[in-house]
Order: sequence, then structure tokens, then C-alpha cells
Amino acid sequence: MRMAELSRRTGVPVPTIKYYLREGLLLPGERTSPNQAFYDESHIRRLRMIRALAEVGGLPIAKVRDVLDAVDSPEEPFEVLGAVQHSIEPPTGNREGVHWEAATRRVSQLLADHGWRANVHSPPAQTLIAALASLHELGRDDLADLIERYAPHVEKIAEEDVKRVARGRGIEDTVEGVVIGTVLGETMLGALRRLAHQHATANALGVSADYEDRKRSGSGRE
Amino acid sequence: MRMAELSRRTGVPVPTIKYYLREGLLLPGERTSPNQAFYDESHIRRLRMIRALAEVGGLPIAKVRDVLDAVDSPEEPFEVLGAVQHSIEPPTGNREGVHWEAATRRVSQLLADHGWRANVHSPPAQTLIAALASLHELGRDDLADLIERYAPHVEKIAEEDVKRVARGRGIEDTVEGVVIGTVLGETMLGALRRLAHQHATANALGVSADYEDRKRSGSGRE
DNA sequence: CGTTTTAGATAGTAAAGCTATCCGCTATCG
DNA sequence: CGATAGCGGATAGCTTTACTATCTAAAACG
Repeated sequence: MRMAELSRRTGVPVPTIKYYLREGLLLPGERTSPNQAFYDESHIRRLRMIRALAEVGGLPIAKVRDVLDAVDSPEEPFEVLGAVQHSIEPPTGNREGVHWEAATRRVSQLLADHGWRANVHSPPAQTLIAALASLHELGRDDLADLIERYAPHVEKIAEEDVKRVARGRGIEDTVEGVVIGTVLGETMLGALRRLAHQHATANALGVSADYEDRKRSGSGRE
Repeated sequence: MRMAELSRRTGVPVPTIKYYLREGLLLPGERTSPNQAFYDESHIRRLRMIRALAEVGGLPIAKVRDVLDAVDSPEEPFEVLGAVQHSIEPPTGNREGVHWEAATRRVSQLLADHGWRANVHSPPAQTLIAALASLHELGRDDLADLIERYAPHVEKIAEEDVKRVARGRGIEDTVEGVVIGTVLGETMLGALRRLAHQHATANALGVSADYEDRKRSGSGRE
């Protein structure tokens, strides 16, 4: 197919597709003459992947490219996981001060306690440390034990994730599963947690069952 | 104190503080004359909160303002939770098509199965639906059962979160705890999951214990 | 008293993520 | 065959976000 159809079938505007081509997110179509190219199903798939990572996963375009590069390169799932984690991690500023040191020790301890084979210098660990340091600065160290409370839960979640992604299919699908599971999985996990918060909070405060409905139809702050 | 000290003690540049004042994230200091104002500890606290939500939580400045507005307004924790959730949710495009309908049914079913008192029209539910629809478009419905697998875990997490935030302290601290717990808690939960992924993946693939170390000192893709 | 500093206003900047326009070529329909 | 609609590629422009810089007149400080 040519660009117009690619656009029509994915819902992505032609200029945007051209932009993705320029940025290297999408491989060029098969050239048939100096100014004609054909695109196939793989391009449709890739476009959908781009939109999923960007819109649902919330990744900036540059990160999407990094992630897709990792998928394309013929690497083992573990390598891809590292590359994806490296790509999606938000930048952590500072990286200094007493708070930071104490937070680093706490995360090290957590890793040791759970026997996790993960490095305290890895991107997710740094994010965790930044969050702990931030909590300390806000004078809310009392909330820092969230990490110890969450640990057993995420341990189970991660085990299941790995089992689910590894089972069946070829290596290509596994690699793709790692990417989707990591990025979209996090979006879903966060959304589920917020959903559960609604329920748990309503429960704890004895809010009536139709509270949400009344709120929606009532005075809407926007 | 005056602006220079406020800047020094928080590490936030003066022009940035002025920007936050303009944007309404920070309340003006107490005016002592037409062009002099004094700031106190509450301003330092607020600035730290802004930085935490923006840098660690990854919220855009406009959302930070919305969240802080919710904290300021004298509302019940449940209201604040709703406002925070509304503020932090990423925009979900589309909202149409067969995929969307099927995904909505699946989320409704999930809510019913767990007896969760949460509305399928609420922001987190919409995010979840968008993620499921996206998974379907990618032809990876096989990964959609993530939500059912995650549900019991987040249920426990949310219960503990609510208990932890509600205990002790005044209403003001509780409200603040809801905000911090929701936003920073999600950052921490995501980071922990990625950490656990490293461990679980290394385990499953039989990667040697010092793999991460070797990788770090080896050829670094950047 | 003179040098800083301040608040507040206005303008400028840099990056991200598109969007619009133009050009010469190509495919195709009549 | 010829008109015309569409194509790929290059370049330039636009909008939003989050700051950053400059200016002015008035205070504050030594």
C-alpha cells in the first residue's frame, strides 16, 4: 500500500507518518521508483506500536525510538529489558546530599533483604532513591516504608509477568512482550491501583455506594 | 525571609520561583511594601512539594497546580483523591470503536468481580480501557489478562495505602498524604516493579549473578 | 549616600511534537 | 497521449511547556 492507505488504516495523519519516518521510528517503505514507496502490514503494526507506547504508555517520541531500536536489534530478552528500562526511566536530578546517601542505603538493604539480583545503580533503583530522598525533604519519612510494603507484591507480579511473557511463541514475540509488558503493564498497574484506591477509600470513609455517580452528575470541577 | 533566601534554601532559581508565583503554584509572600514581600517556611514546603510532584512524580506544571489547588481547598480526603486522580490521569484519545466497547465490558466485569465501588467512567478506568484497546489493536490480547492478575495485588496495596495514610495526624496531613501517596507512590511502585523484573528475568534465564556489573562496565549503549 | 536587592512586568529561549507548503516526479484515467 | 491527482522528500512554521533574561522603579543595607 502507499502512504494514504497506511494513514487511513491506522488513523495517523500523513504528515505525522512522514515525521515518524524522519525521526527514524518507522522504517522507509520499499522504494519502487525515486519518489514512490510501498508499505506493508509491518508498517501498520509498527505505527500501532508507536502510538501505543507514546499515547498509552506516555513515552516521548525519542524514547519510543530507543525502545523500538532495542526491539529491532537481535538481542536476548534480558538485554532488551535493560534497554527498555534505561529508555523509559525519567531523569533523576540532584544525586547528592545526605538524603541521597541514606536513601541509597535503604534501597540497597531492600535489595539484599529480598535477595534481588538488581543493581543499586540501575535506572529503577535510582528512581526509587530519588523518591525516597524527596519524601525525606518533605518531612514525610513516615511514608518511606511504602517500598518495603510494596516489595512482596511486586515480587509476585514480576514473577508472573516473566512467566507470562516467556511462555510459548518465538523469541521475537517474547521480546515484543517484554516491551509491551513493561510499558503498558505499568500504565495498567497504575490505573488499577488508583481504581482500588477509590474503592478502599470509599470503604474506609463509609461513602455510600452511589457516591461516584452522584458526583459525576453534580457540580463538575474542570 | 526574602526571595534570595527562599531560592538558596530550596535550590530553586529565583526566576523559576517567580514563574511559579505567576502560574499560581506558589502563594505570594506577605507584602510589606509595594515591592517587598516576605516568605516563610510554608513557602519552602510548598516549593519542595512542587518539585517533588513535578520531578519525581513527573507531573506537568499545570497538573501540579490542579493537585495543589485540591490540597488547599478544604475538602474531605475522598474528594481530594478524586481531584488528584482526575489531575494526574493522562488524556485518553479515541474513545470509540468495537475494541473500546469490548474493553469497557471487560473492565466493568473486573470491577464487578472484585466488588469494587469504582465507576467505569472514572479516569483510571478509562486509562485501563485505553490500554486494553491498545493491546487488542496490537494483536496481543493474550496480555490483557494482566489486569485480572494484577487486581488482587493492587487490592492489597490499596488497602494498606489507605490504612497508612488515614492513621494518626490531622486532616491536613491526611490530605497531603493522599496526594503524596498517590503520586510518589505510583513512581515508587513502578520502579520497584522494574527492579523485580530484573531479578525475575535474570532468574528465569539463568543469568549469572554479576551480570549487571559486567554489563555496566562493558560496552555501554547510550 | 550609593550600591545591592527586590517585586513585578514583559520578552525571549529551547525542546517536543507535530503541521503546512512546495517541488518535481509518477501513476492512472479517459 | 495528455491532464490531473497523488506521491515522497525537503524545508519551514506552529503551538505548547517550562523556564530564563532583561528591565524598571522602589526599597534595603552598609
